[in-house]
Amino acid sequence: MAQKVKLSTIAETLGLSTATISLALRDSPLVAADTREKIKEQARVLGYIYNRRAASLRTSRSGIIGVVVHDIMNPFYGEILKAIETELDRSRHTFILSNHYDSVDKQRMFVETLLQLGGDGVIMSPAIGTPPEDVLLCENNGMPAIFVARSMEGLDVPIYRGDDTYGISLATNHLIGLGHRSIAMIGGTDQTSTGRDRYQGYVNALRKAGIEVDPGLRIPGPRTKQGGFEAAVNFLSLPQKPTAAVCWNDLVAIGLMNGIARAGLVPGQDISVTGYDDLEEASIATPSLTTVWNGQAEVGRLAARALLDKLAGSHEPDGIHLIKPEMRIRQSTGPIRR
Amino acid sequence: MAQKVKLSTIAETLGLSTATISLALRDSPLVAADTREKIKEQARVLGYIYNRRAASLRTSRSGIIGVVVHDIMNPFYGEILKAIETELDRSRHTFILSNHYDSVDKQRMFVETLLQLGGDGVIMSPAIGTPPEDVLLCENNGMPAIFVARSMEGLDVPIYRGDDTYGISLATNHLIGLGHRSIAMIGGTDQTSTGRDRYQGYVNALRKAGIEVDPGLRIPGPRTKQGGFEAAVNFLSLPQKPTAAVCWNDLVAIGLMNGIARAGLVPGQDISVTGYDDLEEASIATPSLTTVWNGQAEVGRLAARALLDKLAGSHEPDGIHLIKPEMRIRQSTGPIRR
DNA sequence: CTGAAAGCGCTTACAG
DNA sequence: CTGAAAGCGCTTACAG
Repeated sequence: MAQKVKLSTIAETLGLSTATISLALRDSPLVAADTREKIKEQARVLGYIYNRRAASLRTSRSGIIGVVVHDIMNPFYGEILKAIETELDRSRHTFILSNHYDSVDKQRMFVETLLQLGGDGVIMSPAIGTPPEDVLLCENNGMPAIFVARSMEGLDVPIYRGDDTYGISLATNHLIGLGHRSIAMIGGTDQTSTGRDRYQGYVNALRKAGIEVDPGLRIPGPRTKQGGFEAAVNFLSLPQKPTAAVCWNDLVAIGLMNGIARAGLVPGQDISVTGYDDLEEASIATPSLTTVWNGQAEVGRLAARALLDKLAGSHEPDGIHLIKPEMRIRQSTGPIRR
Repeated sequence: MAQKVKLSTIAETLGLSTATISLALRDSPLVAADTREKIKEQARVLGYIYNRRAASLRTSRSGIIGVVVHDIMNPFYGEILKAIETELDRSRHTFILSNHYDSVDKQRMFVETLLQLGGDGVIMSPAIGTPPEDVLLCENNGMPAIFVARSMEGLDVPIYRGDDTYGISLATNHLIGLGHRSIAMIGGTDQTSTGRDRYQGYVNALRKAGIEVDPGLRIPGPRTKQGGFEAAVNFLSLPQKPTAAVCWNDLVAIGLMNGIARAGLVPGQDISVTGYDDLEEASIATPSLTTVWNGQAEVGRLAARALLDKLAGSHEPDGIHLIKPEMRIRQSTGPIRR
């Protein structure tokens, strides 16, 4: 490749100083309009590429924002990411993405890399077991963090997520309203705030309806289609013979419905199933999935907005911001059959 | 936050020079072992964060690799990305991800950002209509490119993808072998190399079996579940009454099966459906999907490997590297019903 | 409106 | 085995 074109190359060919070139390319009004145009044209002709590393070394602003979640292939996070991307694109920030797969080590490596690159901020859905120090590491090095989808105790970090306790109680109440009394809860774990909140919402709804809570009806497991699919066997062999299942999320629900269908039963008729999240896919599942809208796009958009505002110097309150979930009733739930 | 810790901070507190610190932290054998340990310990104590921008400004190596594909939320790309991530993690590279959604502009903006950050290389699945200049821009600035999943004419860029013509003929032959004669092709577009290759493979297989090719049996459309779902109506109202459908990919196939099921027909019995890709999801669909394994993980792994080798100075041949697809027969296809 | 000069935090010959 | 010094390519006071 040819000799690298830098500010000084443009400066020399035009008989100007690098200071003027630098200002002109960033549209400073200090530079005369025609000088500015001449400079921009020359930059184009020479194929100049702005060196952000050099600039950021000088300004200590990189324009880089990190995002780390459990798994970007999970459409729940995918929908959050898409909203973040849209928001960051608009403000010409670059975003660097990583999965942590709930490995605290992998998450820490990502955070360190981001600090080394001079990241301006980070949006994270913290891995299970994240030590507060790992988040403080960001804050103490001038890189503010925002949480999405998951909370962590004892930290003053703004967090954006759905109101899980309320949301899951919507689903449970819906099933109770259809006459179901033996309702299982499928998928998920107690190791995340989300997990505890969702289980609590389910328990609350049952208690309120005067239904005894049977721990045997809780089948924890992976939060994936595969997880739901595999849970079907356990679910169908439960001695309590539940007539309905509240699933951790849409993926588990769709997997469970597939498993139920394999066993020759018809989800939505023989067994009622609710999901959670209202993924794009929920409405085209067969049967279409009754679920709870969890506002992924809102979560992503608001979190990105909040971070950008913070970087721009605004001091809005930290703390938790809950998106209020809404019921979406479709074909996967129906009245109990006697 | 406290005063920033840099090499010179460590140097001063230890009474050494920054050169020695720099060497020690990178495990240079030039530094005495005990000095090195002392330095590393001090770096830890002070909470030193390596400034990659400064280093990369000096060395002109950033450790950053860009990856840009149509849509990371599409599990087909997701599976490729996961393999790339695994490979890059191993060599301690940072990867920056972006969707282009087949917008040439968005793709170019990403490439420019990557160049500004001093990216070492880029792995791309080029957007429809990508001008060769946009790829040459990378190469001419010392940032080699590797293609995955899609080819582009007239460029000497290494490309890794499945053999689409062969793969789709496997699926078509499978259906012909089951007695089907009226076989539709659902989803996709002729605007990508993949699209043209797949249609060709379908046409080839039909011709070879002496079946006349009916252009009316080709229903192009989005390569998504939603696309397949919506295509079901058109498919079922085709005057030719096809008994089978070769789908562009697994997503289209699953969507189509959902649509067929909604219409009261049983996919795999009334209508045979094949997918393409063999996503993780294919085997848990209901019915489980007969499809063609397309080696996403291989594509990602090999492409990342090739790029890393190239960066390490090896000069392996450019050109196309085809992964050979394999048939996966499951429950969504069956003998024709008379 | 434009220029000369310092400095961001590293690494790398080179010297000792 | 360790140090002094230059330089990577920008931006930013400051001067004129």
